[in-house]
Amino acid sequence: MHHTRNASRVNVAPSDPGPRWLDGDEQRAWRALVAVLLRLPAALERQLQEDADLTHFEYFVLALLSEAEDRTLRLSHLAAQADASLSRLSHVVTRLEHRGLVRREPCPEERRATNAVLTDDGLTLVVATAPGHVAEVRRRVFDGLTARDVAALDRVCGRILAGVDRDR
Amino acid sequence: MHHTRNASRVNVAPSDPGPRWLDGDEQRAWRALVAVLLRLPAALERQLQEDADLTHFEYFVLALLSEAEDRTLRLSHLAAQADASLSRLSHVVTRLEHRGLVRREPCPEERRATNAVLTDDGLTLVVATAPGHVAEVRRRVFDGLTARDVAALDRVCGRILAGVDRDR
DNA sequence: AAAGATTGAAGACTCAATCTTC
DNA sequence: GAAGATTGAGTCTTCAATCTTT
Repeated sequence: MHHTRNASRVNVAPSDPGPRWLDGDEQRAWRALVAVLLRLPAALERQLQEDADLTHFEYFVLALLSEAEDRTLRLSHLAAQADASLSRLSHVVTRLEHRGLVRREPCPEERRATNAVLTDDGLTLVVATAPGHVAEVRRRVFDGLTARDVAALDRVCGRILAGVDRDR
Repeated sequence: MHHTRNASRVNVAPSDPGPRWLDGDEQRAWRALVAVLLRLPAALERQLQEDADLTHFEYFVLALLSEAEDRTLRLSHLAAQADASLSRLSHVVTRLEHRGLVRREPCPEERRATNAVLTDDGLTLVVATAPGHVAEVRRRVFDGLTARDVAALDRVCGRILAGVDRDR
């Protein structure tokens, strides 16, 4: 039917069956949200990749470790905090280990568990990388937002997360 | 799955050097946004994967084609609308082609260009998949939002996109 | 059996190189 | 040379299988 050039259209126009699934305002908002989902991560990724040769996820893992007690966390805890599978985390830690940014240690009190420890080099890298990353976040996201926008963003994200978590 | 603490903390606490880069409200909002960035795509991905064995991106490509004139678009246009590299798109179209959902055709008026055409099977799949996908979007995102929230989401996403686009 | 973790293979994306047409 | 597109190599993520400890 119509050939809107909306990158994020959800309804299928050709045989749009009966009732609209999302109303006009919702469709607009959804398109915008999809675009953010698509492009903001890519922008952050780019900066970290160039500045520190790190994935956003790798940076995130290092940052979590840098804030942990003794710069140490069990892999399973790290995975939970980073919203990742244990498998993914294990692969990532292996990479970071090969770069000397993280070290594995058997966990003293649970012999099944493994701790990831941020090395001095790892800490140095995070400390060196954080300002640029935060500046990027500020430039890309918060510089364009009013205090009211920030409050709205927080509220709306909270509600979306509630929806994502529902029955899982 | 309760995410106890700041899964999305940005500042590096241990040696947080001097001035805060983001104020408290911004940090809260940022954490929430990162969580959405991490988990909403995963949720949508899951549903599409189970229902139609499609990536969200593949679904997106099929949906764009279904809305295009003659269910046909040049790969470069498709790439632009989907915010993807031509390379990525080419790979995806190859996969979809192997599944019989899309067909490649040389573009009549530009002999450099290639058109992607949605096949009947492809259209059938999109039409069959769309309702479930939209329902998922509704359940995960919009059911928890008021009309005011939707307006705020649209506004804030627009401003973030402006930031993402700046100097690129 | 469940929890913590690791590994290898398969799938998807990026990047660079390449080819053709403009 | 630039635009449109394709391809292969390398990288990251997922999935299933496996192993050890509880």
